[in-house]
Amino acid sequence: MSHQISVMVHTPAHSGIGGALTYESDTTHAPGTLVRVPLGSRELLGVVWDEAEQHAQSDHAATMQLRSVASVLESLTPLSAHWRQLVKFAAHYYQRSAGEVALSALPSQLRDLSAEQWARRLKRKPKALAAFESTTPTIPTPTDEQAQVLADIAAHKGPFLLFGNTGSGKTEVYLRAAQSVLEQNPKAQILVMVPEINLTPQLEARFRARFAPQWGTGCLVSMHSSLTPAQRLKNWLAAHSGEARIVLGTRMAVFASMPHLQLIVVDEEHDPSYKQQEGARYSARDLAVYRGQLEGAKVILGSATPSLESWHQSRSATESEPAGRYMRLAMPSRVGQGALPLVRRVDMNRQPYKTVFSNHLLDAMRERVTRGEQILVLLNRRGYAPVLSCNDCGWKSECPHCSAYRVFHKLDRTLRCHHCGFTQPVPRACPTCGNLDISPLGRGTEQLEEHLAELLVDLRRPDGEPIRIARIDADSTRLKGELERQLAEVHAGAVDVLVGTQMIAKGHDFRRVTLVAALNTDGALFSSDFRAPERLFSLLMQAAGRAGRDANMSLVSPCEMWVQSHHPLHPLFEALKQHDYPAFAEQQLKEREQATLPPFSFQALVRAEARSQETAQGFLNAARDAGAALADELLVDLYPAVPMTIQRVADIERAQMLIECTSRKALQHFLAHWQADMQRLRSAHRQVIRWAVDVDPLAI
DNA sequence: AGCACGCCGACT
DNA sequence: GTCGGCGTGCTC
Repeated sequence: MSHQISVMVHTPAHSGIGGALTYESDTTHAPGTLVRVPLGSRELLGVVWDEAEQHAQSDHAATMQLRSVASVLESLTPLSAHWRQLVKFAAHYYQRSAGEVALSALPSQLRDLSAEQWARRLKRKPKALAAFESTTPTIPTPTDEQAQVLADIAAHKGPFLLFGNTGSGKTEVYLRAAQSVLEQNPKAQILVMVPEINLTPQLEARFRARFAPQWGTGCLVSMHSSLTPAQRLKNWLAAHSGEARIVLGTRMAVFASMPHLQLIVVDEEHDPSYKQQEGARYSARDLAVYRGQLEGAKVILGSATPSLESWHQSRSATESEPAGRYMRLAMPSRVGQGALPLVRRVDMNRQPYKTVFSNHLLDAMRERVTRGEQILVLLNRRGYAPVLSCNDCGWKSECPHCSAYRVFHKLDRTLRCHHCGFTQPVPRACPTCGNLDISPLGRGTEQLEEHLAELLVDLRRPDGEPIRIARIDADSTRLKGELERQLAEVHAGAVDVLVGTQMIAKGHDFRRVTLVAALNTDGALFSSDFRAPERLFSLLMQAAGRAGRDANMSLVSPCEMWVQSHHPLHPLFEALKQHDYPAFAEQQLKEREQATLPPFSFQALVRAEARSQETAQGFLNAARDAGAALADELLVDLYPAVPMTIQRVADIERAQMLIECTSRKALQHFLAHWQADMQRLRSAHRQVIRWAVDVDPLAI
């Protein structure tokens, strides 16, 4: 007796075979079983899908000769219905195929291992775990605030928005919430998500130190992109089997197979890196909330500067609006550490033209460095100068393949395009007119480092040594392990002034830092990107949190956060000065509401790439025409196609189209139907290289 | 997405 | 004469 089973394989949504494929098998297989199936000349890993999926394909099954399942990964417990539902929801919400989402959520070795390798892999005895030095962890007594928050988490269903300042002890709340879940249920599993694991190794260390003595070193596994394929498989299996009680990972971990999931923590929930930026563009934070609801697991979203979406979701009821869906739990105090730094604003209108560091700031820096304190200087632009220009004919270092300037990197004397990577040595003379007088325009971290070295050259540390300046950015940390090495140097106190991009503002505790300076922040105040102020505020709050983490230190000299701006009275800086996120959020939400921007509306973006801008826009505008009637009916706004901000990258022209609607449901409905129109249109627009939908885009 | 098939330029 | 570029089309 032969059976027909439907199987999801890694095929993209718009490829004609987006749904489940039907295969023949002499035995039935439970949904969620992993199988290998032939497709064309290949053999692929697939997931057996629910019976219901067969209907769409039944005509195919009736008319065509079906091929049979090649093999079954018998030894693996089928993936749960919850897991399949999560995949199905994500695929539908983000307009991708379930197969694509499902298969990219599984470790790649599962796909690549042959039957023999797989058998060998499973036979391998798990190595006896090295006994963890059972030093009993020192568990701090929770503060009243923490105790209250924990009681709320225990008593309510959630989801919770844990709003707590840097240093308010959010991690301790996660640890205790986790502890109680582990103790209540001997099988319970916990998912802890972090924005970028390499920036937060100390969180993993804290979880390990707290739980390994009691539950064994195998109780916690991590999941992130820098694991080797073998490690990834091992950790995935540990989570899938239930052996790992805690999974700590980046956005990909939201799809971890965890049969006994009871608690999900999303730390720094506002962080943009929770949004996947290629393939299925899902928001791991939003999926975590969905998953929690699906599986009956509690969800804690934590942040000192929540995303405005989450903040709005956690509002309390007013006359005009019902309460949000999240329960807001606030932890305003800073425990066991110094006071929040004093925010000082420098009015750059009162400084001479082209001032980099105002004299006030420079004096403060000199004073602190000579006392042996550390300083962070933030500038969100790497390289030496963003443009190189000819003073005679006006030539600028444009990238020949992109609509962007190539950045001048002085260290290796190159012009580098930050978009396509095109790199050339810096020309001796202007390529157009031959003039020798070509010079950098603007300032990047490399130049800042150099400039500071000149300004502080005469200074000595308390030990008489010359002061040391270091730079941390994507360039200085390109090599593996460099970031850790450089951070360690800062921690060890070998560095007095650290110059860097956003990278240095995240996660790390620099205990001797007492002054943080942010340069060139004005761009974000009046940016065309409506989320720019939100990101800037969060960055500055986070950077401010780097200072004064050592209570003893801040007694000696109060910590300061300096901001140089041409708009020092801007409400963003006012709120920053008061460390008042709620005030900032309220002001921003008011603006967003007036402009009907998220979270008061929902957006999607369709992007198209082609050799010419006309082709890309032509496709989008044709799609717009095709969807116009339905959009009208559903009150969905379709904007005309426009070139993307960086119109051309690596000789590919890019265009995009914005879709907006005040109802998430209507937008979803529209996108689901419109997808088919676009697939059809694609054949009439062969020149289009690719197109994709981005639901809830972070940048427009 | 892969991968095969198929039709035009510079090399052993 | 072949190796190999990527355009087009198919996969239960």
